[in-house]
Amino acid sequence: MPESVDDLLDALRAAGGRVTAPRRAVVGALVDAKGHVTAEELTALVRDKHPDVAESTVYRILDELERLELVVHVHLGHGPASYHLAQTPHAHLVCTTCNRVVEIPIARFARLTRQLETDHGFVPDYAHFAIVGRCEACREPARRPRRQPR
Amino acid sequence: MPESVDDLLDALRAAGGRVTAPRRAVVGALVDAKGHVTAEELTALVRDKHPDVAESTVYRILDELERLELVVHVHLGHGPASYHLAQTPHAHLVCTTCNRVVEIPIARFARLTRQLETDHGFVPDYAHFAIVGRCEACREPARRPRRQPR
DNA sequence: TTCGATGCAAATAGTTTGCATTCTA
DNA sequence: TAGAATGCAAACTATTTGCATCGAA
Repeated sequence: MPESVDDLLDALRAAGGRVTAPRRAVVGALVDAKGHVTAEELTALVRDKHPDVAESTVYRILDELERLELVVHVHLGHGPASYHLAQTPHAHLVCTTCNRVVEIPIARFARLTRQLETDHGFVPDYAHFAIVGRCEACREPARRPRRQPR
Repeated sequence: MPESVDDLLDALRAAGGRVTAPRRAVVGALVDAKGHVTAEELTALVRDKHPDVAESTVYRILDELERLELVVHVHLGHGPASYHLAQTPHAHLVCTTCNRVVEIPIARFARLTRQLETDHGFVPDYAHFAIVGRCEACREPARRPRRQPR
């Protein structure tokens, strides 16, 4: 599973693609971010050094990286999709109040998965759409919910 | 749990609202539809009889009905949200290939819910965001996936 | 020197909002 | 007849696309 900037750029090249300044910058930002970033956030990171990279270019680079299965995107609820490097697949718990995201191993869902498959022939894809709900801090009546801007 | 057109209109009136032709039509269409409908689908249904009801009006009526907890909306994946009358809360399994939706009782998730709460203090809200995956028919290698237009 | 990648602008989908007008209560 | 609800157009957010230009190989 390639995770360094050079590995990722090599993979792009190996797929017949070209290594350009925007691609270097997007891949670099993605590796540095080490987590979930939206296309908009990624564009902002890239523009620190390369102010005129277009957001559509960032989308296109992300699409290409996804096609090569180097990057994955998740829908964390309302709002834009988040992208991250393709690691071992994991599910996302998203708090609808504070927007915090917790990653949890798919293995935790083994029982439910078995049940859904047995009862409904349905194989869930936990990695691509989050499970939304409320986290501990935001349910605590005592503590104030730590609401975060979107 | 009010589910007849008159009950719903009464509830709107009781909340200080007014009963208008668009409201009658939207509530009627929602009751007739007996399932998940998008705002666009609902608008089309309403326009059979009342051709100049604006889609923004449908959204506003749906918002008001949700505020009164008479209607609920679900995000079934990509694409528009779906609305339905507020019945006993249920989760939605959505096939990413054929877009078919299966409703299943939240009770099925009891174990997972307990686990997520114990391990992460997280209380999932299965009713508001679907669980996506692939249904039996679409995984069958023999049968052709029955892909449906969006 | 070719053709893949980019920047820019415009298109798209889904939803929301501002405002003048309509119509219920 | 007050003010809630509506229609219409425009704004908005997230994303995609067309096209002329640029630049990596």
